[in-house]
Amino acid sequence: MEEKEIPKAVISRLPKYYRYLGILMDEGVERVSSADLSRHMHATASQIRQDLNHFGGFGQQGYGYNVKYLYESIGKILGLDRGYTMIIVGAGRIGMAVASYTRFEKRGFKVIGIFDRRPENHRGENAGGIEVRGMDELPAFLRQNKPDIAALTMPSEGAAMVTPILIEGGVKGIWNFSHMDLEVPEDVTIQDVHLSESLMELGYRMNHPSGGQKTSGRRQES
Amino acid sequence: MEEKEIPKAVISRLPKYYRYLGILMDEGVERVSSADLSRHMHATASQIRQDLNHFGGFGQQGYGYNVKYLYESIGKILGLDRGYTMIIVGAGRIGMAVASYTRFEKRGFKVIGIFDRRPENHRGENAGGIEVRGMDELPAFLRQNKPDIAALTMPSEGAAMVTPILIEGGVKGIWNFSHMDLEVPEDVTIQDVHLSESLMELGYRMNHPSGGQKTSGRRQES
DNA sequence: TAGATTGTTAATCGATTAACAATC
DNA sequence: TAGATTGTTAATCGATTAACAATC
Repeated sequence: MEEKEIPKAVISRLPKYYRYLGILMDEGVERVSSADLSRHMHATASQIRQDLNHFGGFGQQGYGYNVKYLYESIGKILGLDRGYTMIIVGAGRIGMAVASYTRFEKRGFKVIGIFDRRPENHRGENAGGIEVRGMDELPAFLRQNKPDIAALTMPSEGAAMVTPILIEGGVKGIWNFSHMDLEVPEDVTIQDVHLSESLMELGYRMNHPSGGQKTSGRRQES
Repeated sequence: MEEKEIPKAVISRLPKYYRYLGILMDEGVERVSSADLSRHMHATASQIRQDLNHFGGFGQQGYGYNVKYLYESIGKILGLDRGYTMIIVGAGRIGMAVASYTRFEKRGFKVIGIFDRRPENHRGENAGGIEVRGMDELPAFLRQNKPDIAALTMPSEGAAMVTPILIEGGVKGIWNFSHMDLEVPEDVTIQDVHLSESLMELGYRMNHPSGGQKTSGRRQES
């Protein structure tokens, strides 16, 4: 299904398409044109057609796109049908937030373990029904359960220390909430979530209004 | 201080420069060249010089950049010296994580209020020492305290309902953790943090290794 | 068939990299 | 001064938009 090489910009838009198509499906909408989509997402119809065509023709001339088919196709492209397993390393507030966020599971990301330096602080806490384990159990857990992904929700220093253990244990994707830029081998994928950088960017943009905002209030109808 | 029109791509890199320069400062490093910076950030020296020059010349030929001066200059460009006030709407796990994240305050973002539909569930919780208030108190609080920013950490439906209240109350920036794309007037800035989209992107990238990863393991020394 | 809308090529725009003269 | 490294212009690359023929 994968063609040559998909531009980064396209990939980062796929989840947004997926989310919006999910909403349309829930509303019972059966077909949608690139022009319809462009109205509700912040993109031109041309860009949407261009984007989707990187993966082959999902649409039909004169008709548009079948919502359900497109939704499922994008889901497959994103690999949501693969059933990833994920652990969370760091049971602080962000870690617990990720853990209890059940929607991830619906999207094919299943949390199978949570680890913390001080598991005794979390006895009896309900994080999606999963018990918080001690960090010392991590290596054995990795060997036995081979999780695909680790969400790193610890302070920077801890994150840098844990990373080699995760890699040694075969983790192939790291969802990094720490402030550290992790250095990993080629076959490990890092996805950074730098919240304070996001907030600083907001601060900047508030003071420097530009013609076209990332998410603007404009919207033409029909 | 602001020149013509700074490219979006540059803006989104500023917080990263800022963070890295902060580390260098803590290490006591006094000067740094664009080549040094390029080695540790994932960018070419040329890009770094190009980026910084949008704001005027911070460097000196034959010497490089003064770390402290550059750090402070970028801080000013980002407006971190303005002392933003922020409220948090939604005292779920993510909301409380944001609330208790004291580093924001050091960066000039001060949390002055937390609101939740059910404040009674949060009696006695310590979120950076701020009490969780009921949603009914929000309009009056906005009038009195005029916060600059609201972090929206509620489920989508709630977020869409609260947004008009925030705008009516004079909030100029919304840090949006909900899954909704909010529609706001031109003078209000939205910064989205879509965690599940980030996770889906990770899933995709794990299965489609590309030559140049966003954060790769490569790094040449000197 | 006529109308609608895609798929796809070409044109434009923006961002990154390369190169080098200016200058500390 | 000689060496280093910026500031800045030019060249390349990539992403977006426009246009339209193909086709349902």
